[in-house]
Amino acid sequence: MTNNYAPLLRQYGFKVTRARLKLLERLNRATQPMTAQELHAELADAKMDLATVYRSLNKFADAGLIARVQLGDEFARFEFVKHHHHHHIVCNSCGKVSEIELCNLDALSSEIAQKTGFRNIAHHVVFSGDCQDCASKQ
Amino acid sequence: MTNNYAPLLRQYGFKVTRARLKLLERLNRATQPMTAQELHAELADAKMDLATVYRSLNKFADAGLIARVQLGDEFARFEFVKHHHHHHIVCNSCGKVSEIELCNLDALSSEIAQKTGFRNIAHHVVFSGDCQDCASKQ
DNA sequence: GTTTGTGCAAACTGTTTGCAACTTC
DNA sequence: GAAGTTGCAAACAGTTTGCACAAAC
Repeated sequence: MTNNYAPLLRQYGFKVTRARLKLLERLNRATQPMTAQELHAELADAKMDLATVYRSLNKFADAGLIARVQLGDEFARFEFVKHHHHHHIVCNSCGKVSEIELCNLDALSSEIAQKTGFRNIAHHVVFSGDCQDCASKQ
Repeated sequence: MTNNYAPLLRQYGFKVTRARLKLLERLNRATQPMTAQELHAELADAKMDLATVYRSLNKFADAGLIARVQLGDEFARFEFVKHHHHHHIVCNSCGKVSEIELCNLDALSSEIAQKTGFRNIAHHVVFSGDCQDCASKQ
């Protein structure tokens, strides 16, 4: 992966600022979706305001540069947009989030469309369970 | 369905109060999950405080008498516990919520368990789309 | 009469917004 | 220098909580 996000920002019509470069750089290193507050805390050195974090993340998400992810708690999370369809699984115990590449909901969606008359059906799925590490500790 | 919720409340160890009877009665008539604020607004005659609504709903949900439902927005919704597994589909345009009885995620869950090592995998699914009424109006 | 529930107001949490100062282009 | 971005403080929305009073058992 590149470590220079200036071209990416320009491509989306955003001005290039230190805050945004830091945000994208951190998000790109993330192994799981992050909340605005986590990003703000981790980038404390950069002394950017929490409002700036929210504003940038929202702009990026609206533009499709990153994706908003809702994992069932009260936080909005963000992750770099992957080009493949995927879901997440959250550990009940440690909260770790992993990606799930499998998905068999398209057939189900057609069936639902047929039975309910809904069109353009999208789905939002979050799995949860006990991750291997936590399960073995019990 | 019964229209006397006093025995149900006693069975769960709750005191029987006017507010709780009204809440359960309204929830039981609901055709879709309701938010605390909707319930509060609809039961305005009963002049119960919003805090009371929240406290009762939370107690009921913790006890398993009703279920908390998260539909992807900022509201917690509640519905009577049904004994069958089901999901919801929300209309993008009018917000109407319908129940979906179909679900083919158990096979997928086993596959995920095998690949990721997670145990006791649960899933939370929300479908969304354009409902028949809204689609035909466009 | 002890336990539990209620109303009211105040607090709390995640997020958004108005505005003046400052960067970016 | 015009347009877009930032920091700060204040506002906002949904929800929770402390406390004195009241109802349920």
